[in-house]
Amino acid sequence: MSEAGTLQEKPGLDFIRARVKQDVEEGKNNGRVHTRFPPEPNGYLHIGHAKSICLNFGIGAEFNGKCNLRFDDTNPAKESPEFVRSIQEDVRWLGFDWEDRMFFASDYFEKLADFAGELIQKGLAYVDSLSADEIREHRGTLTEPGRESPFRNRTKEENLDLFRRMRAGEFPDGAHVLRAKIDMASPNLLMRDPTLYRIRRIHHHRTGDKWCIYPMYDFTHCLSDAMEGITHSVCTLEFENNRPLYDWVLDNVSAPCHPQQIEFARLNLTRTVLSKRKLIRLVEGGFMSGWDDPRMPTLVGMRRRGYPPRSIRTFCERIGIAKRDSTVDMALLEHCVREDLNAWAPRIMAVQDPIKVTITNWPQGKVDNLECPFMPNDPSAGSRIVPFSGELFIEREDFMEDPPKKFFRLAPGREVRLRYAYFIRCEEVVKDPGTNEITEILCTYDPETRGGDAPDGRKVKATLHWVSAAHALPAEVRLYDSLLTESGPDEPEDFTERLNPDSLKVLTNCRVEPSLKDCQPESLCQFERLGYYCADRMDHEPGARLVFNRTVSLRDTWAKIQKKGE
RNA sequence: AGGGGCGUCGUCAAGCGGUAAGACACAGGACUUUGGUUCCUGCAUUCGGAGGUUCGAAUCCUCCCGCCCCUGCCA
Repeated sequence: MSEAGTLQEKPGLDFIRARVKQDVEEGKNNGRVHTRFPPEPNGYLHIGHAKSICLNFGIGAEFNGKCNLRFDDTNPAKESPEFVRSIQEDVRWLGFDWEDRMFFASDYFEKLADFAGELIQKGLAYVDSLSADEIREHRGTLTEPGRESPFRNRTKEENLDLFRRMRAGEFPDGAHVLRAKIDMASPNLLMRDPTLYRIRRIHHHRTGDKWCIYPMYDFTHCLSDAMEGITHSVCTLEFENNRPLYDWVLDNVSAPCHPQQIEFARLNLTRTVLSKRKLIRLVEGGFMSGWDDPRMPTLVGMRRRGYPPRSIRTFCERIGIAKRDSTVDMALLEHCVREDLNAWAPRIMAVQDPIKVTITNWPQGKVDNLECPFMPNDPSAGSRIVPFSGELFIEREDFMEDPPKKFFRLAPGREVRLRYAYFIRCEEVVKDPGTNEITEILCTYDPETRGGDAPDGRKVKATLHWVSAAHALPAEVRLYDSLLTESGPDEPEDFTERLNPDSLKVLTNCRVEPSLKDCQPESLCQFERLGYYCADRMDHEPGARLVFNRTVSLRDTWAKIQKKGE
């Protein structure tokens, strides 16, 4: 991606980039641009984080700057090394590189404590010995001012001593907190003497038991930014109320610099959930198989589903950056996935719901090895051999005994093309006498149509995919649909009531062409006429057990026509 | 209710006083050995509402309405 020069030419630079560009032009920070992506390691990254990652790393790259990865690990009760590991893996998978700039807020604990000391020294912070409940009572309400704590006017010396002893572990959890001395009457509740430090005897995943006091977000984040030389601290809208506090801390301490916080609207997507709380509920409640369940909007989930990282980046570019609350249509994400896959995913044939077709005039025992291109529109992509024989499987829904007007696939007496193979004509239908279910379709083929064209120029209205019964490989296919059903006017208070009962369908009787025998986990291809599929990362075993996840279906005009007919 | 934000097509989103970009979705049509892809065409006389300023307003002013965020020793 190249530089601001390119950016100037495209209209509609988002408001954050416009601001960064202006800062660079005005020589602010000597033209330096430095951003950061600051996740708390308390969960897996999801597509909403991807928006932030693309924004922060994107700005870094576009303005010839840098972007750090920083773990905001100030609350050991919720954080763990598993999340630290997964976050790194996901950011890399998405396609971004923090080079040697991976940091942890916990690395700054010592310096942070020094800054706290500075605030106390200046009379701008004090140790409060009120209980949590009492502090809440003193805070006031949205319309009434708060009341000052009786401990608010302790001397510097006393505060310094108390804070030292808090750190030394002389007090039980919750006995005291360190608070900023700002304004208990501020209309912004965050400015009513916010808590800076609390006592918590919890083992920290990186600092172990070294600390029993932990700094709060508002104190930690701005100073971490400043210590890393961040120029633009980009975060989501709900932190807008925190900005005055962000600035207050940096203004009242000898911070190395003063980054600019800028807020943008977080991503919402239709038919899924993006809040960490709800995602945890899905996993811990057993609604999903894990954080990487292909139905999850997590990056590991999308990876397992088969979404190419580039398509996620494209999506993040297309949705734009703004300040208004918005909910992006899932169809746009799926469009980006299809657009990416369409360009390169090799085409192969697989039958999800097989029904047997016997070619009655096919020479006994003959096998015709047909050469089929991986990309019909691009011969340079190569080809593979697909065996054709007298016993085949086609898709059950590609045959109708009594077809409606607009159905132009196989039906009694009708001729269709089998892709890259022959024209076949349905002569007879065999049914189970008990259930009356169709068990087999008897067809004849035209030997003159090998490859799929009739020398006499006659046309067929449909081309079907197929596999040879004797050569095809059994496979499991997992079909996914949206996590939630479409939202209606009456939203349930519990979102799990809106979970889509059809979000997963497992098909165990599928057949795929033999060329897929040794395909590797995570490899992607298009099953012609069906969709894009990804060999499952976890369960697929090359040569042994074939398991495919449907990444996204193809656009299905026929389904639309059917729906209209209903 | 106090404070902080936001309201442009069904959904995102440009626009920054000169007469409503683009994308997705949707609807037609062409092409097609994937009812796929591709390609055409259509899709906001109007910018939450009402006034006002101006030759001219989505853009400026006033008032009103709606939605989101804030009363964790979470981030």
